[in-house]
Amino acid sequence: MKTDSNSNLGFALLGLLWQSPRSGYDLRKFFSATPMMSFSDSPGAIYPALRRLEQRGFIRGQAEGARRRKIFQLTPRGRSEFRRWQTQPITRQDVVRNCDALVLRFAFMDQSVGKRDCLRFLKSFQRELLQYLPGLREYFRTNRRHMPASGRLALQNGIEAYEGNLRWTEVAIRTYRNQKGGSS
Amino acid sequence: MKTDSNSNLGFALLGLLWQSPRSGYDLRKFFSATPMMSFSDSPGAIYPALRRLEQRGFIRGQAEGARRRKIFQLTPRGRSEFRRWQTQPITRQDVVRNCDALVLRFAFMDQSVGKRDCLRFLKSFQRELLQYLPGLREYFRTNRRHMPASGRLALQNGIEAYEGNLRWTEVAIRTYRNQKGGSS
DNA sequence: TAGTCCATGTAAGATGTTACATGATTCA
DNA sequence: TGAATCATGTAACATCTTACATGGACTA
Repeated sequence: MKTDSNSNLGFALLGLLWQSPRSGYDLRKFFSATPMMSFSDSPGAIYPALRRLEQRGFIRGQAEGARRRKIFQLTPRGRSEFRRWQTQPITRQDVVRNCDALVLRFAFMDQSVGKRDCLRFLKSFQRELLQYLPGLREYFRTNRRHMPASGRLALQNGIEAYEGNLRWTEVAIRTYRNQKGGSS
Repeated sequence: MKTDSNSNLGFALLGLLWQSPRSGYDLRKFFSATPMMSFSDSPGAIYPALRRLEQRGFIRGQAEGARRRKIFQLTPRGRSEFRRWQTQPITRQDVVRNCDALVLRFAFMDQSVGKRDCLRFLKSFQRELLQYLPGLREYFRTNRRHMPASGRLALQNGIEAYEGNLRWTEVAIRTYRNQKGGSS
């Protein structure tokens, strides 16, 4: 157990280091400069996370240049761990409490797994959304009368977010279907 | 400093206890039974959180009935702390990294602040979204060519989520505008 | 040579997770 | 009486936040 002990931040770091080897400082700059991810760029988060990844054998760092800069890159174990995380089955809990993490899992898929696994992921995501949404809508329909305006609107916001994700899976699946080739 | 030391869970508990006094067990059941919030229903999260709220003087609990059940309710300090949290200014950071927390802040507004503050919140949320989105779209436009399909789609997912929130603020603002009365 | 980046780190504290523990009450 | 449910709790562990610390390199 506890094989999945990396945090979202840890996996985001693995994904970025898979793209290209970088230093902790590079990663911090990436988080603060690009609007892509909402992770902290604080040294107190990044550097300890990198050390943990290194201790677990997922990345390896070596000093470089004059400034005591340390460049990290993935090890084979890190790559297989990252793929394991990406391709593990999508649970209802993932959809209910962690949609952002699901999108993060998908964000780096092109570089690590094949078109087949991308599509498998998207369809599984879509399936879970289709199973979860009816219950949500039903709850809304039966309770909206007794809810104050702000509560009702907040619930609506949540439902619309799931519906947005559902439409997104449809577009994404079409994108991959129309793509030629693929594999890995 | 550190006046805002409550977590999202803490504030969610305050909001629910404002609705009606409950026990920790009731709150756990609420989290596991309703699809409204994605908080943990684990005792290891709820009970320590309740004790912290009590220590800080935001809630007060008293034993009830045979089963050693403890019913919590908000103190005046708890109510004012909750309102303070809800009405504090919306920052760009809130929008970038914590949209869920913003919706949570709004979810209980009807019971704690007036229509005026609800509208102020929604317009402020809308303003921040309108300021943030153009940069996101610009980043997407200039970088889409160099991004792998999965990365591009993940970014699109993020942008669409913000657009969904923006549309939601419009609907919500209209809802409150068309409401008669209000205040408190 | 003073200030500003670069680059990494640590320490204290809060919170959350998982797993385990405890005892009362209800019901078959 | 045994099982399920009610109801609360603790302990170990991992992670993140904030704030502070350090020192090299570049540049005005």
